[in-house]
Amino acid sequence: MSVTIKDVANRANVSPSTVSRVISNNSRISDATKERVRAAMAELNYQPNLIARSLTNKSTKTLGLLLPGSKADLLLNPFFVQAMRGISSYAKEKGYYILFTHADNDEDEVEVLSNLVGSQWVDGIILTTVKDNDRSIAFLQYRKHPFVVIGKPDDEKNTYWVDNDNIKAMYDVVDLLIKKGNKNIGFIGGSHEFKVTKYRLLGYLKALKVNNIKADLNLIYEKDYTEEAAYEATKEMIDYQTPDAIVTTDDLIAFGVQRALLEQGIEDVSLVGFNNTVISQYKKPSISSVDINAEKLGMFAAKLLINQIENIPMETNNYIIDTKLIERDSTK
Amino acid sequence: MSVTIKDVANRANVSPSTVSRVISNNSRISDATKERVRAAMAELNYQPNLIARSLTNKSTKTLGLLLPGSKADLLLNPFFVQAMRGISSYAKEKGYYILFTHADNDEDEVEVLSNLVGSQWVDGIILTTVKDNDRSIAFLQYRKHPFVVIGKPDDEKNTYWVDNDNIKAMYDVVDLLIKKGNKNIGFIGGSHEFKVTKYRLLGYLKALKVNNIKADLNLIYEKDYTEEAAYEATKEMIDYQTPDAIVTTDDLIAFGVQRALLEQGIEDVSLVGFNNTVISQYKKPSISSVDINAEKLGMFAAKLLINQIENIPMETNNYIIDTKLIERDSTK
DNA sequence: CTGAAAGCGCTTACAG
DNA sequence: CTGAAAGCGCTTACAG
Repeated sequence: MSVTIKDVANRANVSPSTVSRVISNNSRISDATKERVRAAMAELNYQPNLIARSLTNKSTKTLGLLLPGSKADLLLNPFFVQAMRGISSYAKEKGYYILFTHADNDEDEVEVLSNLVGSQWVDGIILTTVKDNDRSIAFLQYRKHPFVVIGKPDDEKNTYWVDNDNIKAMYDVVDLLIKKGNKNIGFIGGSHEFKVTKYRLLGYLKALKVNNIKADLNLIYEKDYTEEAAYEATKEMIDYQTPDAIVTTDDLIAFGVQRALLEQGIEDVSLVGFNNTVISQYKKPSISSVDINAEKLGMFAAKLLINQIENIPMETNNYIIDTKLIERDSTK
Repeated sequence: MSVTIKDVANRANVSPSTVSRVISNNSRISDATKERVRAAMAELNYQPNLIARSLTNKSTKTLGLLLPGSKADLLLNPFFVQAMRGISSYAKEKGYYILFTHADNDEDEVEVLSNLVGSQWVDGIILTTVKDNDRSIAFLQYRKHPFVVIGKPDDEKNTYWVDNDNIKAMYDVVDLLIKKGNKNIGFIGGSHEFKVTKYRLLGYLKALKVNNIKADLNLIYEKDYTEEAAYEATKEMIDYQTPDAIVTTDDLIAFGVQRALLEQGIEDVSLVGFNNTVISQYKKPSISSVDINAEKLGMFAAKLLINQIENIPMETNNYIIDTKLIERDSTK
């Protein structure tokens, strides 16, 4: 059916081995034959069968991308789409394909990975979330399969990863709010299960400490990553005390906070979200949010993974990607 | 390194052929050997090398997904992410992987496809957009490579495709607006290059006609798919005449329209968007929008493609997916 | 500088 | 019911 290396060989009157060497531009082949073979390839419109090549090379030049099971995350959080773009761009540049899969739920995740690794479809895997005692990470380490994670893992030293400096990102936000005169600052985060929540909370606490403000546990909430949970948390917090400002670990959470605040007619509480979703700028008032530079996270994740796969020496096993607070009306 | 069919064969004291037959559950193998082989597979933790299988079967059981080059689209329009989910779910159920690529621009697209097809990585391809004289479609038809498109193509009969009934979707919207008492209804669409624009315009015109309203060309705009273009178009339209309602072919366009209306202090013009983006519900006033059921579009696209690949007889070469107007404040 | 041969890990027609 | 052999389309060590 399709043209193979053999057809090209016949056409150019050489052996298949020679054609293969011309493809890889082997220096031991004379320029004359190279030209002849290339002409034959062009005439026949030859394109190498990458499956066959993968089998002999034991390398597919494709990266596996595992997306979270939860659908809401994917749709609401631009992080995943942006990260995908970054990954895709870098991979394309380096000649890699991206295979993507999603787990239906947490339990499913290791099985999905197991199939992917076992089938030998991918040279490496990109994980887009990290949890405490992450079973996916444990599995990939156990299988000694190349992988990279977006987010700082437990085992920082022996894992390849990219992340923002979430402690610093939140520290900067809270420090700025304090400098602007806010004293009582509430924190509403997602579940502690997710690393980002933890680090952002640490940054929050650090900023308070540095500025000699005593943390008040009644102003700190860690709930689900939903708007509704944030809405409830805010109402509870207000019952206790209306803070000067509320920082959150996600725009979605900030939306819930804003809804609760508006309902109570409270307008002078500053509010900051995370991830800089498209929606945050459309809110009334528009919500300040931290841009985590997801596309760059994706690019560098792909870079770490590909270098690892190709055994390219690296001076580091991780990259810290800069963040940036986008100030809007909610902090004015 | 990894365990192969040969290792299993040794362990179970059978030939590799037999192991292969057990894997495919060939009925000619005795239950006794089947059990023995399965035990060996379990003990060795055997997983078939899918690359090798692909090479002999000449089928990779993976689908190629081509995403648009434009980044804005991906981020703003939930269509792509939702469609991806639908595709991914169906594919997973049927044991297919998804390979995704993006073109950097329109010219690049055919080349990306050519590489994908030529490399023999994918059994079929899913196209997520359709244009007039679509070169990607032409290419895939020429190469006789299985594919399906999301959107109605020029060659409806000989192509596999899924789409909404865009004529009907817009017809219903406009008809409803008219029934509600709106007479002068403006239309602001994206570029005519995209099929959806065309069909939605037809639906608009049809609804006017059926209701004996004469179309006014000064109330019809086809511009870029950007908020800015829509904003300008709206201002122009208002200069000519303020309509009772404005229908658009995309939420992004509706956002531009709304901005222009609010700036002019116009509050009594009904407005309808398309694609039911998350943002539309957060606007003030919230914007009514047509949900095009992207996840279902994706699922049925995957279904058509996989059936085609596996030569499963089908009674149809296309599916029309239902749409639904989500009414919000902008049409009250 | 080039070719013949072996091998990657499967599947399947053929033979028994 | 099971096995030996050929083949999928490449790459590369070995030989010349």
